[in-house]
Amino acid sequence: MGHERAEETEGSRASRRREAILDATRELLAELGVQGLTVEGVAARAGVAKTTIYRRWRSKDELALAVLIDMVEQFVSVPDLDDTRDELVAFVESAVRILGTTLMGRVMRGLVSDLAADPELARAFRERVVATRVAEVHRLVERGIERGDLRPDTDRELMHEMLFGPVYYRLMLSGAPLEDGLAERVVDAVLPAFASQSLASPR
Amino acid sequence: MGHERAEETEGSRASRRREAILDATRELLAELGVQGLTVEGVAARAGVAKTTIYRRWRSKDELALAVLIDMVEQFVSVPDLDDTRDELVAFVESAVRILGTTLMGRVMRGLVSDLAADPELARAFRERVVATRVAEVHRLVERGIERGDLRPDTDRELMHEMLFGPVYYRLMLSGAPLEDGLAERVVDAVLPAFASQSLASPR
Amino acid sequence: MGHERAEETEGSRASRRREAILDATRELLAELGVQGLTVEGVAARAGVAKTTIYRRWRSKDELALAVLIDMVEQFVSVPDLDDTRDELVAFVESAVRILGTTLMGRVMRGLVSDLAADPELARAFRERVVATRVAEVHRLVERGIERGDLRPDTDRELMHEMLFGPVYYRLMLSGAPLEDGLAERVVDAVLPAFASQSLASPR
Amino acid sequence: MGHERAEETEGSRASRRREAILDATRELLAELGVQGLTVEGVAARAGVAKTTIYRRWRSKDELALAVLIDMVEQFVSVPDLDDTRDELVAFVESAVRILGTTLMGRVMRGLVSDLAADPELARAFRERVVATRVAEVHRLVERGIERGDLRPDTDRELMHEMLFGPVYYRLMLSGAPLEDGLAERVVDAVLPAFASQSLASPR
DNA sequence: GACTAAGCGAGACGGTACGTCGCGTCTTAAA
DNA sequence: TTTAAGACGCGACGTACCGTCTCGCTTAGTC
Repeated sequence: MGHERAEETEGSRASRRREAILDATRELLAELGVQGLTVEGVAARAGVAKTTIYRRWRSKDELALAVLIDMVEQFVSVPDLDDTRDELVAFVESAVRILGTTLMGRVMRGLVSDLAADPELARAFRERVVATRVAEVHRLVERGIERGDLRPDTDRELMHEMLFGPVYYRLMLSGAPLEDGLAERVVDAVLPAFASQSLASPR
Repeated sequence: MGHERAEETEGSRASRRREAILDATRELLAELGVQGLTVEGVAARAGVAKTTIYRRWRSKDELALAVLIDMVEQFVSVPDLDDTRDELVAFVESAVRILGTTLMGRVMRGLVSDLAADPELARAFRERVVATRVAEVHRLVERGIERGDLRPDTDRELMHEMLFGPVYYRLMLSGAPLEDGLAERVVDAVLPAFASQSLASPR
Repeated sequence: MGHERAEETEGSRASRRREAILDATRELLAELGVQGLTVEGVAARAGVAKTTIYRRWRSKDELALAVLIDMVEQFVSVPDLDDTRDELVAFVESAVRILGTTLMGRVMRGLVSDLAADPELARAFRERVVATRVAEVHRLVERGIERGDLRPDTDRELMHEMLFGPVYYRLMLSGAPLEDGLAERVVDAVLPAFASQSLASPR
Repeated sequence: MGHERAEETEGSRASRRREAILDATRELLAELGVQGLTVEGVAARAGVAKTTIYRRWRSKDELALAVLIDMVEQFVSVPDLDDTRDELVAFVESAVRILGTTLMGRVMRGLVSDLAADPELARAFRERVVATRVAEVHRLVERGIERGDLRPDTDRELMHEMLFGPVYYRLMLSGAPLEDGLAERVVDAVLPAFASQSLASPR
C-alpha cells in the first residue's frame, strides 16, 4: 500500500505530516473538546500512524497546547488609539471575544487541569501563551504612563491579573457569559486605582 | 465472611461507608491529585467495593466535587470589622490562603476541565461552591453601603469577579504564587472604583 | 408497604410464595433460557425478595431443576398397546415431542453444564429425572419379555441408553431437528438386537 | 520494558502468543473446567493482556472451543481391520476412552449449555467437531457396504447417532461410567438392524 | 541510479482503569 | 418472626486508550 500520493501539495514530507496532524487535532478539539481528544482519533483522522504523533509530541496535551500556541500567535497587538482606556478595553474585548466564540476558550478550559499535572506543559503554556499577554499589557501600560493617563508606579503585573482574571473566572468557574460589555466594566473597575489625577472618574 | 465488625464506630452502615469513601478520596486527592484519583484506588483504600462508590457518585469527578463541597461548607463568614476594606481583604485573604495551602487549590485545578465536559457537574459546582462566595460578597457589599464606605450602585457581581478572578488566574493559569500581600493589592486595585467619596484613595 | 394483600387466592403464604417464584422462573426460562435466568430477575418478576428465593433454593440451577422436575412429574406412563414396538415408539416419541416443542428441551440444554459443575445438582437430576425414564423403560421391557416380544436377557439399561441417547444427542450436540419419524427410526435400529426370534425384521 | 526477549523459541510473535494462550487455557480447563475458566485467569497464566485474547476470541467459550477443535484434529481415523464390527467398536471405543479419560469430556460437558446460547458457537462446533465424526462414520459404513457386511441402504446419519448418542448420554446426563465394554455393547445393539443377512447374530 | 538509512503506516501488544452485571450475604424496617 | 427492599463485597466482564513495540514498505539523500 503506497503511503504517499503524487498529488501532495507543498512542503517537505515532514511538514506536510505535521500540518495534517494539527488540522486533525483542531477538528477533533472543535468537535469533542480536549476531553474527547485521543491520540488514536487524531491518527485516524490525519491518516497517520500513532507513532508519527508520539515522535513529535509527548502527549495529547502537548498536542493540544501546540494548537493553542498556533492560535495565540495569530493575535495582533492593539494599535495606538491615543486613549489608554480605549486601548485597554479593546485589548480585553478581543480576549473576551476570542475566548467566548472560538475554539480557544474550549481548549483552554480543557487544558487547565493538565497544566496542573504536568509542570513541563505548564512552563510551556506560561512562556508561550501567558507571557504574550503580559508583554502586551506592559506595552499598553508603558504607553499610558507616557501619555500621562496612568500613574508612573502602576503595577503592570497586577494590572494584567486584574484585567484577565475576571474574564477567565467567568470562562472556567462561574460560567457567566463572556458578553459584550464585560471588557468595559472590568477596565472601569480597575482604572481608578491606576489612573493619574488628570484621568478622573470614568463611566 | 461477615462484612461488618462489631468495633464499628457510629452512624448507620450507609453513612459509615460514605465517610470511609470520602476519607479515602481526600487522602488520595492529597497524594495524587484529581488526575491520579481513580475509583478503583478509592475503593481499595476505603475497603469498599467499586459498586458501592458508583451507587452514590456517577464519576470520580462527582466524588472529588463532593469532597470540595464538604470543604467549602466549613468556611466561616467574615465577621464585622467595622471597615469595608479590612473585611474585603480578610475575605480574599482567606481564599488565597486556603487555595494556596490546602487540598482545595489542588482539587479545584484538577476539576476545572471536568466542569467543562460535564454540565451537570458544572451546575453543582456553581450552586454549591461559587454561589457561596457570591453570597458572602453580597453580604459584605451590603454592609459597606450601609456604612457609607461603598457607592450605593456598587455592582456586586462585578465586585465578586474582580476580587476572585485574579486569585484563580494565578492558581490556574499564570502560576504566580498565592502570596501573602496579594489580597490587599487586589482589594486596593478595585476599591477606588466602588468607594464613595468619603472613603478616598487608599495606600 | 403492605406485603400481603387480602385478595390472595389459596394455600399458605409459604406455598403461595413458592408458586409465584416457580411461575416467574418458568416465564423467564421460556423467554431467556437458563443462561438468561437470574435470581434477581426472578425476584423482581415474582414480587419477592432475593432472600426468599435463597431460603428455598441454593442457586439458580437448583431453581431451574425444580421447574424441570415439576414438568417431568406430569408425564404419564405409556398405556398397554399390546405391541412392544408400538409402546417403545410411543414412549420415545413423547420424549421427542416434549424436548422439541416445550420448555423442557431448552431447560435441559441449559442445565447440562451446571450438572457437570455441581455434583449435588447432578445427583438430584439423576434421581428425579433420569430415574423416572429408566423405570418406565424397565416396565416396558418387562412387559415385552412377558409377551415374548423381547429376549429374556434384554439389557434394560442399554435399551434405555440406546433409545434416548440419540434423541439427546440431537438436542444437545448435532443440532439435527427432533422430527416426527425419529422415534420410529431409533426403535427400529435397536429392536432387532433385542427382539426374540418370533418378532422378526421390522420395517 | 521490552516485551519480547531474545530467548523466544519459534514462530512469529502472533503465533507464539496464540500458543501461550491455548496452553494456558488447556491448563485451566483441566484444573477448573469450563465453568471455572475466565479470560482474566487465562491472561494471567499466559502472561498476556486480556485484550490480546479478546482480539482473537470473542468469549471464553470460543476459546474453549478452539482448544476442543485442536484436540479433535489430532484424532486418527480407524484403520482397515477387515471387519466392520471390529472397526465400529474400535471407533466408538476411542471416543469412549477419550471422553472418559482426557480433558475432552470435561470440556464438552461444560460447553454444551453455551452452544445452546450462542448459535454462532454451535455452528462452529457442528462444523469442526460433529462433522468430523460424521465423516468417519460415513467412511466406515461405506467400507462395510462394499465388504457386504452392511445393508446397502444403511442410514449413515442414524448409524452415527445410534453409536454416539448413548456415549454422550452417559457423559452428560445419566452419569453412568464410560467403561471399557461400552463400545462393544453399543455396536452390538445397533448392528443387527443394519447388518446384511450374511453377517448374522453377533455376540 | 542504486543503495541505504531514516521515516512511516499499520497495528499487535502489555497495561490500567473504566463502568456494569449478577452473585450470594448482610442489614434494616415494616407488618 | 418472617419478609421485602436493597446495600454490600466480590469477581469477572468486555471496552477504551494509553504509550511501546515490531514489521515491512517508502522515500530521500549519498555515493
